[in-house]
Amino acid sequence: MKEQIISLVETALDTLRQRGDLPDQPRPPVQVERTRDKQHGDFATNIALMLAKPAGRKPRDVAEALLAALPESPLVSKAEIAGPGFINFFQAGNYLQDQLKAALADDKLGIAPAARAQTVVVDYSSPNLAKEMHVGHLRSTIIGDAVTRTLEFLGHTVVRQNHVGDWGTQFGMLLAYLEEQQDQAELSSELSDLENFYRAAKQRFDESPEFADRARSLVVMLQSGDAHCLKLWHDFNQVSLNHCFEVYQRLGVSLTPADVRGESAYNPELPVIVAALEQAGLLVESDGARCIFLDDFTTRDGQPLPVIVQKADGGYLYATSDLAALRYRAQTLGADRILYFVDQRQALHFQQVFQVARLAGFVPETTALEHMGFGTMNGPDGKPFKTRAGGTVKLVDLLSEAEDRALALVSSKNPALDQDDLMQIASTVGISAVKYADLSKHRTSDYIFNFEQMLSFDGNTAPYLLYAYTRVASIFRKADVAPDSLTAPITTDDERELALANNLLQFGEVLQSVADKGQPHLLCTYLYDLAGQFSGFYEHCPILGADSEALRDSRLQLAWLTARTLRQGLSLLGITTLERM
RNA sequence: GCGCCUGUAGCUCAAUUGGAUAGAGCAACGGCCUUCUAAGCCGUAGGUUGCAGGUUCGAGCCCUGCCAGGCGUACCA
Repeated sequence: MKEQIISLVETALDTLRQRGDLPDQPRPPVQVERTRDKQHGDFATNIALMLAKPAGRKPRDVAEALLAALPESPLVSKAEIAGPGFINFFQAGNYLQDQLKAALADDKLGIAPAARAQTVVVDYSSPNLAKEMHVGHLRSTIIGDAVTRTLEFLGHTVVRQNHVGDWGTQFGMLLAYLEEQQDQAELSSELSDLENFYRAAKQRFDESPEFADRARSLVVMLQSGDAHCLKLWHDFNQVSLNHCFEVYQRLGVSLTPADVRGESAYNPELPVIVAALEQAGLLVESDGARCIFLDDFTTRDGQPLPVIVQKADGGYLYATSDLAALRYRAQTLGADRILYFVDQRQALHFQQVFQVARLAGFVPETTALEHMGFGTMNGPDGKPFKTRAGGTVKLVDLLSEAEDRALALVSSKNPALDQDDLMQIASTVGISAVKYADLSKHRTSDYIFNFEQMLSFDGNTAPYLLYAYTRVASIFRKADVAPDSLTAPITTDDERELALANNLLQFGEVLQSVADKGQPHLLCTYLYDLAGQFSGFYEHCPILGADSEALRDSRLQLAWLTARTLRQGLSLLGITTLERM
């Protein structure tokens, strides 16, 4: 619809330019937006305002000329000038019906696949395997997953990349401790809590010089490919990865073991990367380290800031493996876009690495590199989220608490549920509340984590949306009709029906924005709005008790499309709906 | 020091990226359940968008300068 109106306006502009009513330049892109206020029609353009000055005419004059030159279209019932020179478009009523019917008849709700399907590499989650997943990994994992699902729904090819931290000096300490534990039974129980395992290893490292020496030599052996060492390392990582996948499963995150490509995968490439940088003439040696100096970056002393790719002792750094990953993703995976869902605090690192990758020719100009940074999750006091003792909060503990709280809530609201249903509903409500609370915030800003707020049934929360869905489900159970059998025309005589219908058709535009900007909160806002409009409709427009069968069937279709849109939208956020709660 | 980000109702968050009268929820106050789940709906009140200038038809958004906070800034990731 938007596109059609843009092309109508373009046609009118061409006519005016040919007649000499408008100068040939400038030619700003025609913007057509949905109006906020329906008094202003359904769509509006500000093009007359933009062209008034260069044309040396009053905005309303330009708008008038444009309106006169506007071709007729069956999609537009009326177009008029308003305010300082906006042109407002009212869409034809039958167009609305047609679109609703098309959405109902289509598995993908009438949303066409992207005109140019891209290969998009998405780097997200990427926890450090040395420790257990903690709350700091939540945002990357679920925001990345939501954007990934949205991109796939729009027809893009997505390659998930879980760039886990499976390498580094800390592994020497862990392997030394692993080696020490002869008793396998004891070992497996210790490994079941990686956090404790890490702490115990660290303690041994600090208190025993022999242990520390062994740890350091294991790092060297590991790097040189010693078989015994590699086995220990591999075993440890498997255990740690299993922890991750338990978390992913609980969270409903779509990552699989096949998506894991950790830092270590790039080890063989690191010397090659450095050699390529050398060849490109980018490398400079400084204090024994091999670096690239970029303009625009300085240290705190005002000195040029290097990107270090090889330490004075010969070791490589994360910039090096990120460069290797960039090259792999651009050249081997053939990415059109590479997205990084990584903490905002690493913005400088990505600016540097992206620039180096371009300069070195690892990534062509045609491949977009986007750091989708996010803010930190804070506790109710506004400071970084910690346990009462001040330690990091394990992700599993956070999820368990959410489920416990949800269980108490659901069982108090609906005591009639049997035990199995209760547990399952509480789990869905708890997990989705945590995810939705995060996803509904603007990605780049910090936010305050609050159990009570996210589990409330009021406001922009998962429980509110889930409840809206169950209301529709309940109607269809009661009505006992197959949604697909409904063929009555859809009428929108009530303003609430009209508002709901209009909103339903904006789903595709919203998904497009989510995919472009990597901002799932846009989808959350949309779904909340939709659920709110449905609730108003539900309260004031009787469905099963409608005055006529035709009206009942019309409203059932609106309800059904609402339910499917909610279900699809939530599913793209990685949240499953409930039939009752 | 330099760079990046943030500052919106008492609180938690939005604002179609420069558009029309800055919107929701909580908290406060007032209405609506013999009728599809009231876990809901409808309404009232609440604002000099940190401060001061500037750009233009139009600024919460862009520019400049202040104020306050957060983060980053040479061999950790």
